[in-house]
Amino acid sequence: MNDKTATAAERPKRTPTAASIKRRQRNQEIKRAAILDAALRTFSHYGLHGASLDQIAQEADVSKTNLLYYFSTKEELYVQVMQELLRVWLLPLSSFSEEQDPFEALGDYLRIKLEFSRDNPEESRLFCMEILQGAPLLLAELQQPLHDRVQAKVAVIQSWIDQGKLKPIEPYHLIFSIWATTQHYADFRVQIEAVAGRTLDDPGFFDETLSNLKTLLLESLRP
Amino acid sequence: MNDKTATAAERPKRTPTAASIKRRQRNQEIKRAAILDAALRTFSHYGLHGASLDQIAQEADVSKTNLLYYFSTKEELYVQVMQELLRVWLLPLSSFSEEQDPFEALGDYLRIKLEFSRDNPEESRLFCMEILQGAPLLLAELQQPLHDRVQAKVAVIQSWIDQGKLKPIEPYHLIFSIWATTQHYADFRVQIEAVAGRTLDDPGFFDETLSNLKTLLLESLRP
DNA sequence: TCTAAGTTAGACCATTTGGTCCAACTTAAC
DNA sequence: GTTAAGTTGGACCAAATGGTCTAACTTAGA
Repeated sequence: MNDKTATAAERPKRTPTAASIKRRQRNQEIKRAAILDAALRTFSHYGLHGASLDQIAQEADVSKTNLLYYFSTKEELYVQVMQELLRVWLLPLSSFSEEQDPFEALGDYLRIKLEFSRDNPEESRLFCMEILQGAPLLLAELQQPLHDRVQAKVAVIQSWIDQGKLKPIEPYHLIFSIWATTQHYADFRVQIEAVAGRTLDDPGFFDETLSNLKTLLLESLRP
Repeated sequence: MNDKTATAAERPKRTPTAASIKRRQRNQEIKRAAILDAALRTFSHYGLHGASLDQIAQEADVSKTNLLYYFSTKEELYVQVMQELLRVWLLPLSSFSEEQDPFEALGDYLRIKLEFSRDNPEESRLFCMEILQGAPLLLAELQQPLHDRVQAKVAVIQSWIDQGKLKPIEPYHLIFSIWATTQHYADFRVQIEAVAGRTLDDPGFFDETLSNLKTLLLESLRP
């Protein structure tokens, strides 16, 4: 009747084996990860607008066309980078609980955050940049989970205060202060280096920083 | 002999009066200031690459050509914005001295920095962005004056410690912590708002923040 | 009034860049 | 081997954008 359907029906079908599907998916994942990694580095250094697809493609060692085969637009690539970032970002927030000793728990949290800043400066910078610009992409996804997790931490800190284990303070500001100080050492790295001549990569400076931050932020809370 | 020189010689000279020169300069200054202001707003929101000259020109209510009459390239405009920013930025660092009571002096400094963050969020954001990207433009000019001023503050804090007025601490980290926390409330405004629901523009939140930061950062230093 | 000097804007240009198209190549089912 | 499906890259396109050119307009000295 209709030779379009006829040719379509005649066309021999190919059914890939389960093994080949898996192999292909695995290869795709590896390549996507490489591109995402290159994109993170490039975006965190030059920002969304400052980084070009050519640059990212070159950094990932693929052609621009190939990059666009895996991520169809620049925006999409950026969003995926940010989503992965957000996932990693919220991890350290899952630590302390009410039963722990507050000074041990908060000290650990401070250390984890500072280690995180030292080990993931790119993530830290990109996160900072995004928030600076009003978090056009992150905010919607960030708001709810962040708010909830912080709320939980606030409750824990408040309970420590109620039990008299901690001097009364507004828990929000303690959390903000921990974030602000630890991230500062990553994000303002060049300024720190200009003033102090050292960075967190120097183990001595890392220890000194951690110890000073513990003194400054936590000692004042002893009842 | 040469009609080029002849016509040049014949050309009547105009010698502007002192008053007209002054008037013209004054008008230029006003216009340049308006453009710089628009540029600050735009750059701080979208970054160097994210902000277009069209956008800035529109924000300043002049044509792009006219903007380029006053600042011959985008880079030049950006550099001038950053230079003005740097000047304003270093102002609060000129306050405390050895004779003052350390808690009063540091408390004042904390307040001044927090007020500055509240009143100049654009400057704060742009400064943050520039440092994040490695301060390609600012670093050379920032390094020396910043290092010197911080050095002076470090000396003052150290002398307070030596006099037993302050618990021993590495002065650098105290200064970094004050910067980090106060700037955080401006730069991470959207995050603060997402979590706490309020910003520094709310006077109640401002006072609460200042009081909490004073407790956190300064109480631990009482000998 | 006449016109040099200063100012302004619209048209235009060249480059960058996000993204498309198509042809070639690789893989693996038949 | 044959060929459908998946992958890759070079050529190309269209929009955005930094910057120039030119002509007109304004100001103010002569």
